[in-house]
Amino acid sequence: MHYSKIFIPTLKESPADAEVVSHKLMVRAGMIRQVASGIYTILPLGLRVLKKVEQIIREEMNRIDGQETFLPSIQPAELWQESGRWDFYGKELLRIKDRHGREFCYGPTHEEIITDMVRKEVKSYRQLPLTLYQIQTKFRDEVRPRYGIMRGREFMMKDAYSFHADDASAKETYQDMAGAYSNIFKRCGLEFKMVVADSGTIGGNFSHEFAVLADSGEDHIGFCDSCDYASNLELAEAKAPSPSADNTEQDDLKEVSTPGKKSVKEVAEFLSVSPEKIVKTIVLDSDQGLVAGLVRGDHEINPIKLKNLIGAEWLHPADAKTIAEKTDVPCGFVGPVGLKLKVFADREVGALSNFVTGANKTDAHFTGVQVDRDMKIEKIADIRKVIEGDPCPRCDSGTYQVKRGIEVGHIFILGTKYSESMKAHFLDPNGKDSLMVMGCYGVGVGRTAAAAIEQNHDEKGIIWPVPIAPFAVHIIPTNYSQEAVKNASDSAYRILQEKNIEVLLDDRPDRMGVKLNDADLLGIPLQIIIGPKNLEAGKVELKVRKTRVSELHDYPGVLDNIPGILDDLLS
RNA sequence: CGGGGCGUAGCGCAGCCUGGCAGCGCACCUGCUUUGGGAGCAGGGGGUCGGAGGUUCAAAUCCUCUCGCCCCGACCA
Repeated sequence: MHYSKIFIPTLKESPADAEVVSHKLMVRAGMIRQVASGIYTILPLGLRVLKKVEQIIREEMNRIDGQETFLPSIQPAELWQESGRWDFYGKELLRIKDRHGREFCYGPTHEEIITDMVRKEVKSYRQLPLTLYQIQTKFRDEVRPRYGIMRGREFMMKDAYSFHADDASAKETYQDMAGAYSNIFKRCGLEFKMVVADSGTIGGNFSHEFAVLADSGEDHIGFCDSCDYASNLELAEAKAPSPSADNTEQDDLKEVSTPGKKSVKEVAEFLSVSPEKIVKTIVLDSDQGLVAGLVRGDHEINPIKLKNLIGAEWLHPADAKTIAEKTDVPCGFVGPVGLKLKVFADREVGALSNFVTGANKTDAHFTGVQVDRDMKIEKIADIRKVIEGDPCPRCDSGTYQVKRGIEVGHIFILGTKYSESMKAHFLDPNGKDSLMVMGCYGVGVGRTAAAAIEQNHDEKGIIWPVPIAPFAVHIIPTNYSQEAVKNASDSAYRILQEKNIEVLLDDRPDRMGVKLNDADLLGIPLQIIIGPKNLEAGKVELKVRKTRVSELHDYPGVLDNIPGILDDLLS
């Protein structure tokens, strides 16, 4: 491709509304333009990258017997009403009406559509398992789109759905998917973690996220520095405390005056005890009413773990007013002793004795509190947030690291959630009517490209990993109007194209500085700079974008080495 | 949805407080000179100042309403 023939409107300055580096660089490199909040036009250079990512995804999906389909983006309300999600999905679902007043939505995901098709066509265990996928535009009317195409409302997504006769088959495909996803992100040149995840509103019971580690990520990932355990921090397991060898005598329960001392820090200082010997009582509101959670003073409660523990639909910390109204206890002095709420304790609390809690009245705390003697606990479980440096729950030597991550992929086993509500049955070998077991698997295509930029850039611009670069080689003639330079550039261009290498030739009349800066901004992995002086000596300059190392090579001999050089850049 | 910020040329911004010719840099067009890291000179084009209403002799500027966009918190590929 000649630069003058491809539309790449680059910018010197970053747009004012861009916050993260991938957004800034994609706009500056002329890959995307915003149309409305969370809605973008993809320009030719951007599309080349997305197509590269898509192609990698296709190859990996096909390798595990996924079959590509294409489903409608506009979906009838009836199917969503049948699955129960028409009401449940909320405002994120963009609802529209056709000219007859019939209700539709713009698909945020396609379980309903695909399940509807499969239930009509698949009747026998002989037709299972079946894995179908598509690469298509989704629309989710997010409350707050941000970060360019990393979190748009309209976005390109690969979504796959699998149908199975039993759990074992579903798990097999799930493992295949996990492998395929690892290949996809590896091939895209990303550093990522496969992390244990919450299954969210889609439901189900078996779920991993693929998180690209980057400071701009919106998720916090906890992972072991020694083994391969990794989890979304929301779910990251704490290691069980070793059973207390603490046979010291139990002190008596004693009320002490703690005027105005509410926070753990204040109470610890006032009573001269360490925060580990104080137990925080957090009151949370949920669809099952108010509950209390106990964690050690130096820990934080994890509402998601508690929510899952009690099987609530929703749960969040109650505000001070609700606490005061419902428990008659002022915020800051709530304690489990005699509290008229269901109390759940973290395992670390279960291992304590002689600790401090609120006394359920203003300006007072208890000391010498014992779990078994002084309170009624519904359940002792892992309900705290892990923090960096905590011991790994899976291995003996490792400790937790915490980093931010961008969720680029997510795999679930859905179980029979949709086959049940939408009646997707089949006949098993015994002629018995059974529900299909389903899985679903998504990759954010644009988000993957954006994540690649987050991980691969410098102050000059993008540094594309070779497999998803819009072009592999960027030829930059110092002066394309000089005949010798033009001839050499044209012939290098032709020879590389014959080798099936994608080449961008900067044939613009602009000054060298403009072309070099644009080249660094666009981030094509290998630059070939062709100038008259070097050419007279039979040389051209090869510059690796990533390392910025530039070397003179024999021309045209070096052209034969380009495929090898590109291969080397892969590692 | 709650809290904060911003809408002035394609992009980045000043002007607004204290009302009085709509400006600067980049980009764009023409010409000449330049040509290895975002050139110089000269000339030129481009604006319903987000929109509506109000106050005023006069509104980008003050007031009211409204729309859009961005950022911070609960959701997600």
